[in-house]
Amino acid sequence: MPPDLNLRISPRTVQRETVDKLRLAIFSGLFQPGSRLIESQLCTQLGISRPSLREALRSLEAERLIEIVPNRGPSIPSLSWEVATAIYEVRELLEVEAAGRCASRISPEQLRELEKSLSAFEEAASSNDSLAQVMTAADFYSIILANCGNPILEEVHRGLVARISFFRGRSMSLEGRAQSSLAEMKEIFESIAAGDEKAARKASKNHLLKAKAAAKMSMDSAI
Amino acid sequence: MPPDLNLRISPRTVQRETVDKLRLAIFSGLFQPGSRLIESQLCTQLGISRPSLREALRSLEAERLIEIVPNRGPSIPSLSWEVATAIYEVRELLEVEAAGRCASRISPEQLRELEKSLSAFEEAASSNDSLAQVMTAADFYSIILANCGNPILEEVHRGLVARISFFRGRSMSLEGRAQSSLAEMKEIFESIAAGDEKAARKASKNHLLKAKAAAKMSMDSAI
DNA sequence: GATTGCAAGAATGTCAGACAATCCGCTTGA
DNA sequence: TCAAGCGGATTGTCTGACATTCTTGCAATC
Repeated sequence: MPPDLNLRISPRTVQRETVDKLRLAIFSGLFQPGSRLIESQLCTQLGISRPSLREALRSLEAERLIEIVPNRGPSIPSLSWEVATAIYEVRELLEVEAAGRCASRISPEQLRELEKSLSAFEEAASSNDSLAQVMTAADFYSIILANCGNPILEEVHRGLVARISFFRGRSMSLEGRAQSSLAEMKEIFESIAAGDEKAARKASKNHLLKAKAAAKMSMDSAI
Repeated sequence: MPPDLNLRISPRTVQRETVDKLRLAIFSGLFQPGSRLIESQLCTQLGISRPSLREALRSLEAERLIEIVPNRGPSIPSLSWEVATAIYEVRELLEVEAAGRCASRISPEQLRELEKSLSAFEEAASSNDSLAQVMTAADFYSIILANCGNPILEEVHRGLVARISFFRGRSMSLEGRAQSSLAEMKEIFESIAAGDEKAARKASKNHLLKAKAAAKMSMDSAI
């Protein structure tokens, strides 16, 4: 019996929430890559009708979180290493730029937020909860991206990170990855706090490089 | 792994075409920014049912080509200059990178294609058909992006360019813009043809800068 | 025994129609 | 003049239906 994803009994279910529910389900790895999503099943699980579900699926398809092939229906795409690499490269391009800009423009109050999120990650890193690690790390990045002064940069970045969220739990689970990730993130934070744009870029680039390597390692071992 | 022999020409997949039709209509400026799209009207115009139309609209919403506000329905977003600037900045980031990579990896045959598209733009530039100018220029970029070795870079770039397609006709119409654009593109081409990565980046950056300035000018005069 | 062919079942693509909820503009009343 | 309220227009969502297209299991064949 499939799990019931309809967590609310509220009278009116807004379609937007449905998309979010599905997205979250995908993020948390509830579906295996390559597995198909059966519309009728999802309908009963989410408690919505097929037309509404299909609208939600089209949104997710446009975000590249699912694939829909004609007459076969939606499925979770299995990310090849080539595509994952390409995503990491573009992500690097964006994130390095964002870190650099952030260093020279972040407000003291947002800086405190950034520090707070770093602490949250530190706590998660010392646990074994890789989902918490991924979530808190995502918070950290999103604060940086939100303060880079370019909303499009933020938006595109979020879209890309979403597509590789599947690995991120895995690679975080690698022996010692969370701890070294923490060290790299601390360096990013210090650079931003010091307002050192160049150092922030460098630290960010270094972090991405390591994260990519960890992702590759976890992917290889998963085969 | 054997090659995919599933060559069948799709007999009837009309749904996909619907999105494309709508997208094209938006690109060609058929709808004014800020104007609302009435579902029932679009249904009859496109000859499809409301559920199918709404699926298509969700796709376009995810691509940010339309906005859908709850209980008000879809409309063409009016691009603020802030957002347009942000898009140009990210586009610069991506396009400069792509031009650089392209310079060191494009094949002779693709280089010929690039030259051909440059000629096509040259012809369009000497006419007054700004739509043709925009289309041929888009071809030029897309060849560069397609040969940068990173499909994600290409994908993201396409998405961003789509969102500012509305200006591009306007800014191309500025006195002399098409001609100076041609000169800048020639320089990009020459750098790529010479395999000079650094020059390609520089030329690309210069081109984007000018394009952005032209866009701003056309936007200011539009008010 | 392995492969092919076929038929039943499952799932998708699409539509029509319906109805409540919501928004917008206009009239009406204070 | 301005506010309240009313009616039409539009969206959000559902049910149910049906043709088309996969998928799968079984039987027939080599």
